[in-house]
Amino acid sequence: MASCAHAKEQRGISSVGRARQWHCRGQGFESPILHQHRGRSGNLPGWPRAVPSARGSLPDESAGLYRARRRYPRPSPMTELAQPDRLAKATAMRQTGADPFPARGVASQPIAGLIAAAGTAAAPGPAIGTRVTIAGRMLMPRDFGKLIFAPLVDRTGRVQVGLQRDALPEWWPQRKWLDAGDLVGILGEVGFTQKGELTVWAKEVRLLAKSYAPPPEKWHGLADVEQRYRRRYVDLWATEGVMDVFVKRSKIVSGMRRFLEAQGYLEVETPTLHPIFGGATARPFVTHHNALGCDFYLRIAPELYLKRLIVGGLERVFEIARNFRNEGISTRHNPEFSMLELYEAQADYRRMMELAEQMIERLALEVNGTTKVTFRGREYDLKAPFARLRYSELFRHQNGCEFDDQPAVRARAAALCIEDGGNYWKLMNDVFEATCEKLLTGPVFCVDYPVQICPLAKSNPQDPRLAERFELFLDGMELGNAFSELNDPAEQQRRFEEQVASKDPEAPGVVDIDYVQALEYGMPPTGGLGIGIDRLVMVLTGQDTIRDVLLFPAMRPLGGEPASATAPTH
RNA sequence: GGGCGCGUAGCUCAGUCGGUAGAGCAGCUGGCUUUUAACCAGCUGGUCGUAGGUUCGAGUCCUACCGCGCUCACCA
Repeated sequence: MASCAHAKEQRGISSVGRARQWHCRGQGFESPILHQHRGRSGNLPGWPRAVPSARGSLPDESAGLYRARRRYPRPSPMTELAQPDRLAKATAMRQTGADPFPARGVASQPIAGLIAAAGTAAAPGPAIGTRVTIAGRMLMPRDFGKLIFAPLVDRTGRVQVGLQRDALPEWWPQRKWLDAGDLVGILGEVGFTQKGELTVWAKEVRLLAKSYAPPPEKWHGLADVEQRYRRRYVDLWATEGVMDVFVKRSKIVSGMRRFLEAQGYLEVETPTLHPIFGGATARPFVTHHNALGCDFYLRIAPELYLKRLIVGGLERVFEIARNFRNEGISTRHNPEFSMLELYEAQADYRRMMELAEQMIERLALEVNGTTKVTFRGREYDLKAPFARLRYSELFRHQNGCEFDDQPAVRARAAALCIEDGGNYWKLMNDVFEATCEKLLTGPVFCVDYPVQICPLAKSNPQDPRLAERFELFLDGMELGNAFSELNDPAEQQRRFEEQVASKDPEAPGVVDIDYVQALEYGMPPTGGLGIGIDRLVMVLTGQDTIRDVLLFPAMRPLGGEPASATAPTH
């Protein structure tokens, strides 16, 4: 495990290193020892002569060639998205020796850093500033004949570039090959326009990759929600704020790791393919293993494997697990979703409460700089500690009866038009959800659930009707679920057998004997906590729907033929 | 699965009472060195989601289907 985590860390470091190396890449750098060029940041080297065609004779010929191309259909087999005009421009470039998809990038620096540095710069006006190299996607060019303005976006931000004929005599004829959406590198000087806008005045321009598909309409952007999700690779740069949400999501997840590792937790990875599904109540996806000749379930929760590791003595473990549930899709549900689950030996659900509120407060501060969040139009404060409300007291307050007063609860359910499916505890919980969840705006811990609806939790020694369990709510949405884990193997086996006997399609068909046997070896008193990462990200980024915090939310496949129900056999 | 809504040019959308399809943006041509959705002039671009039906005539009315969104139910 330790070596695994170490390897992960090394990968992280090397990717940062890669980012720094960009500035020594470029056409013409033949030396394999690229790294030696690193660090001369004060005086970035100019680019080598971009293309042979820059020597002149280009304008008229290339324009004629381009016009000729227009008469033909698509020059190559591409999808309907590729614009003939753009394909023709690439062809024209190639015929003059220029490469629309050069092999090397340029040595760029993040735009955000440039903006931050310019924040303290001199007053507006033509200014000779620092030389910078930036790279990104060029959008919305505005052509004035001898001057072109266009925004350039990279991962960190957006800045305007100014392209002037007199400053770019060699490149200028190639401007006709440039389209909105192209990826370009700019070597230029930081300055301002007459209107005072920060601008990088280009000294050199290089096309880094041609964009054959046109970017979305410049004012409305990607207005079609479906297109935003299906083509997230466009949405990320075409829709304001989208990039930021996913950068924050990444920071939230790494913040979780840091927080837990600082407390001595070990990150582990447990199977996604389960022979028996468990750890939650949900319909699973089924898949098939050819060599073993048996079916597997995609996990609905990592819980039972993580608790096996507590039996194994790892004591504090967590997993950032992708779970799969074969159920409906909504603003809060995706068929695959991410969950943080953690287990701590010698802890109980009270310790889990403290851990949860401290972690969430910390994450809010890390990504937003404040514990205040606005979610679905309401403001919440994620400052710890969160409120605690007892399930039983909430129930009594809202319904005027005890949760285990069966006749009174049945009558109440009937009054609320809640259908009685025969299972009293399910009915009671339906009454609770109908009458109490709307009060759980939060952030709030709802604590001490009736033991009958907590198959994996320990009962409370003071009141055996209750389980040591809490759920964390915000805006009526469940964010987390935790309990003092049941570690009595006989009791666990009994509850499993009850589940199997229920014939519920959401219950496994067989008892997970191996898990019971793990408990027979002895599991210490343990607290366990699960937090829905997608939902937490929704709250911390102010997004109303889960789809807006998933890079690629589940969508019905396009095209007439529905995917085959059977797995391919190879 | 139920209810409501939408589908017209590459994009965003108009399209009246059923009478041969419109705008802006994008693209192309020309002009323009300080724009912020730049602007000006010209040009190109559509099997109106699909299939039937009613009609002399359907983008428009009817039916079915496909796709998407919202919403309800189940779930975290």
